[in-house]
Amino acid sequence: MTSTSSIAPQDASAAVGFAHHDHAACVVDGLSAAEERCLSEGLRFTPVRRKVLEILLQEHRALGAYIILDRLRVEGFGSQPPIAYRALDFLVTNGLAHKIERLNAFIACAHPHAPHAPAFMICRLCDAVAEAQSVPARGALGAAARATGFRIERTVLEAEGVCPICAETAPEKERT
Amino acid sequence: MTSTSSIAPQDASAAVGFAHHDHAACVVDGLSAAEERCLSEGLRFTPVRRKVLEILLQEHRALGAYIILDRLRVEGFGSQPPIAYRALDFLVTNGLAHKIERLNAFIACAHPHAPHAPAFMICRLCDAVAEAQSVPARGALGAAARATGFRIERTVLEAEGVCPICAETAPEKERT
DNA sequence: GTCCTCCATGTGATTTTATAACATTTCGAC
DNA sequence: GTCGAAATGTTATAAAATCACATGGAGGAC
Repeated sequence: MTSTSSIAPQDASAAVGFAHHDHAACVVDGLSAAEERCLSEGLRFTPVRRKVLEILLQEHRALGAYIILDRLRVEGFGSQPPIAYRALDFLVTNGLAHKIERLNAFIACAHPHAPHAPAFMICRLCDAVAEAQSVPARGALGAAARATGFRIERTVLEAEGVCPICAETAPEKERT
Repeated sequence: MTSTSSIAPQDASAAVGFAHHDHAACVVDGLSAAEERCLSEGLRFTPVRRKVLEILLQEHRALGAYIILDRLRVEGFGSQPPIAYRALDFLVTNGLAHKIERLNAFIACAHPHAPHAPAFMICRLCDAVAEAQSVPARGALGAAARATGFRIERTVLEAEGVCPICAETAPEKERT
């Protein structure tokens, strides 16, 4: 199954949102994209790294390193923190996963085919996280950098709030 | 000394940048702005809270909670983590300080007079942090939120890179 | 004033997140 | 096959954050 044969009518070019979709395809596509990337760049996509990415791909939420570690143990991998952190380092460094700083947690990249500056929307009610794209040179940070002479190398853009599904299900849950 | 009597030729309306400035005024102005705010909103600006804000105001860098805790101890305040975290919670909740998620550290607010959505530039060489303003509805996150129906309540905007001073002093230090 | 309540602080313990240091194994180049 | 580099396994520890409960102090009701 390739990314173009997906049955669900989703638009891959839009921000991956909170809508329902063919989730099995996420995992399969994510893993095969990662495989391609590693092959073409001479990176070693080892079993732990693959398993960690698979664990992340299984949900559109950010997972803490210790949750991942638990799942690795169940699957027969090593169970000490560095096991998880090293695999996560690899994935993040190579753009196959991202760290959500606000949550101290990690999520699989939703656009693994090219380098990009991600932006995230985090639902505080259901913990879903959606990834969008940003252009660092634009927006408030770009303007501030230009005004001050700051050279941007990396950006963290994260919005916390309520996703459309939760907004409908529980419209009364105001911000505390 | 008020913010309008500052001797240094800085423009308070611009993003507070990396340039030299009348730093003593930062501390004094920051503390008196906080005092005003607390008075007008019926908040208790207690000695620990005041001291923590003062510690933060003394530098244009983000300080970890445990650094702050060390300094509190030296000044005769309690030395257990909750002391620092509670004061920081108060300051952050009331917009007098911000958390830099990327660094798990805290910085005094540079624009304490009104509620706002801050954006930060973090120099990876000298650790200086400058605060700018953003308009959450604009930019990549605003667009993504509009496209998906996400309701933004809070944003984290942080850019990592090299500040203008370090760029001049050490232009060779490329990103690793 | 006295009492009372609320909020803030003090303190000890614990949980969660992340890294250091070093031994061992695996992989790929040659 | 040997070598060197990279990845993994393991032990220990550091750093960041919170929990739970006791104590204290400011302000309001009366």
